[in-house]
Amino acid sequence: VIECNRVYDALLAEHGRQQWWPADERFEILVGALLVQRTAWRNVETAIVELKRRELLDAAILACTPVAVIEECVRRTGFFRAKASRLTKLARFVVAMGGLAALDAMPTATLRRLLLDLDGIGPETADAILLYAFDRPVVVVDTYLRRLARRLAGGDSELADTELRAWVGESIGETPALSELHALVVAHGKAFCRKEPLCNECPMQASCRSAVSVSDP
DNA sequence: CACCAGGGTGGTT
DNA sequence: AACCACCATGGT
Repeated sequence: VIECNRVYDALLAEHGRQQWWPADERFEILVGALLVQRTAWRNVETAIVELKRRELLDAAILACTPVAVIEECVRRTGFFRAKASRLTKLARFVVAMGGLAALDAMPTATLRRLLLDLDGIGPETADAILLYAFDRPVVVVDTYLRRLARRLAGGDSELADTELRAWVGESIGETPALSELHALVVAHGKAFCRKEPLCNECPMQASCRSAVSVSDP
């Protein structure tokens, strides 16, 4: 099958550098990762702005902020009751662990397990946090990557997450490239491949098919 | 009006 | 393990 490195180059050529994650501070990345779940990023931005305006975007402060106040800030991100509650738990976790600097010293696997134990943080959010807030070389597997890989494979069979991680990790191992790749995959998915089952308007389609047919006659 | 957005959780088969 | 309803608001 086609190498992920090729796909990365094609995506970069098509969409340009994305330079994720958009944030001023590291804790803002954790908050944004929670809030963006099943939500358009522009709605998250307004919530972040509101949290900043009220000077709440800090783990120690957010941990002591009444949940009702947090709900007001994040209402426009949807699922606001669950997300506000989860932000409180997240902030208290960071404080209890001794801050982000203390978490930096932990191995990736250990930190990932701790993140997954938190309410509202599943595999994708945990990996995005590891990649963008902790600079760990992690492959973020999302629905866009699954669709892209499935189409590149030319089939309808779904690849397992472990297969996807291997496919990406074998050709892309550095944090900066993995960061850019995830952002590019999302940008590409939003631009062309939103609907199943085709992406007829996708500029990559021709190169994808030729690359697949060449390596897999 | 229907459908989707940078998912995760809990319950049911 | 696979599947499902649910969470809730804002934009197209």
